[in-house]
Amino acid sequence: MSRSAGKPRRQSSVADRVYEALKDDIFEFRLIPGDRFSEGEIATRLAASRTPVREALYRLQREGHMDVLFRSGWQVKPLDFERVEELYDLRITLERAAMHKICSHPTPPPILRQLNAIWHPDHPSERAIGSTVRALDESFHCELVAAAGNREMTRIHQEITDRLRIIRRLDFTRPDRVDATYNEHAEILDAISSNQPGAAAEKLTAHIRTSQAAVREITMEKIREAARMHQQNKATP
Amino acid sequence: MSRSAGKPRRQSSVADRVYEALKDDIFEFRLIPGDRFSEGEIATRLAASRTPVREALYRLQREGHMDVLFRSGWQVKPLDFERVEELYDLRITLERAAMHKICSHPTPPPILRQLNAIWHPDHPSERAIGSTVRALDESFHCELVAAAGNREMTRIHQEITDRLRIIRRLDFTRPDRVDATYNEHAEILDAISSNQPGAAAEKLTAHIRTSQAAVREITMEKIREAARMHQQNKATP
DNA sequence: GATGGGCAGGTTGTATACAAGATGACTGAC
DNA sequence: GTCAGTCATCTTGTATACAACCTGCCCATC
Repeated sequence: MSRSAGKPRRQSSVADRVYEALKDDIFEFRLIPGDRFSEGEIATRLAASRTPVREALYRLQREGHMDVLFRSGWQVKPLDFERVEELYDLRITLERAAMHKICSHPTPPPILRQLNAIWHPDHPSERAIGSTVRALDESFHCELVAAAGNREMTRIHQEITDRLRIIRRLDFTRPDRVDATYNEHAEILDAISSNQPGAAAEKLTAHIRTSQAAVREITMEKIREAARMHQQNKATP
Repeated sequence: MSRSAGKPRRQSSVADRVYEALKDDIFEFRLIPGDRFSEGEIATRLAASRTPVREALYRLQREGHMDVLFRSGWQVKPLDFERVEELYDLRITLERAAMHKICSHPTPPPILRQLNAIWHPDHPSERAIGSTVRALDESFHCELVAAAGNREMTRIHQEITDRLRIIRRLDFTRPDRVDATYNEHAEILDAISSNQPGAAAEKLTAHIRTSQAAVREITMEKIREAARMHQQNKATP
């Protein structure tokens, strides 16, 4: 979620640009967890001064992507799998609460119609493919939480989503996972539509747990592969 | 929670000092929601340069205490009561989840004994009074969440606690509220001890809701009073 | 008197200079 | 060969200078 969203359109700042660039570097594995670098390096590479670079790095630090080592550089936070599990747990807690909140509203939120259109297509041929599914999946969960109507909860959930994106994106590289996602999302929407918050929460939990397990096994291999590529690039500059 | 906690003891930085000072100013109502000021003012007042002041302000902004107005100063975020309600809702969601997590552990967490000693005193005379109760109450809720064992959940809960502190502190100015707090905390601990997560969650929810309602009515008056004092100080410098 | 434009002052955003300290390689002694 | 100490280098933390631009006041004009 861009910080300028909703605002009168703050002109783009260098700090924002650096922030987005670094975040992209992390998400695209150009910066491997564990990589170390200095503010000066980044500043040179992105043609900026240290000041906006520092601002961007501190933002990323607060979001849990970076560590600052006192007077000895920055490090992309090593992937801590225990921490990831905890983020998943927290995510489940928030999304379960969202189910109950949505169902306790007097009228169902309008977003449900759009979500149904996406995840309950008239024909299977209308299903999205590839990286689009990843974006749709993310937006499905975010929209549901947002529909609960608690902006603070939505904000925290968004923060968690940002931090988990780096590994969730691996979930849709297998066709069977895409199929499962469609079926499970559809079931969750059905439960909400028939005002069964308990059932919706249970299905949601199972859905996230399944995805979590699938991602877990893929992640390790990807990390290793990325590290291998990285090492190669270093060896032959 | 100090950022240096757990680390090898990073020497205290100017930025940290400014951050704590500003946070105190907000919590102690020396900075009223809505107040505007510039980075230069703060830097002069706290005998620092603009750089660490900016870092502190951006931290406070991310935590929801400040707004930055593009090239026209900073503002203490006006108290948005809807936002406060949402924070309370989120807090309840997290603490309820903590109850279930605690009860699902094979062995009860050791912290329970300490909490029981505090909130289940052998004699009523051992009850704390005044501002101590506020600190104890805050730590009661934080410790319970921490006992659930999810560090991310604990971190978010701590953030919420920080943001709500400014108004929760008003809850213990009335003796009847102190009594109620003791009784309710004791009941919650009993429910946990007898492994009844559902009951614990319900009692906790009721406890927080009661406190929320009590605080709500006090807050309005305090804010008005503070604004009055503030105006007076401005009029007679 | 009301209104619009220009200007001065102030504010944040960015770049750069300097300070304090951590790191690691090198050198010398044993 | 090994280990300890020293020092150059590099890093972040902080201060300050400069740029871009927003705001509100003042004055001229209608």
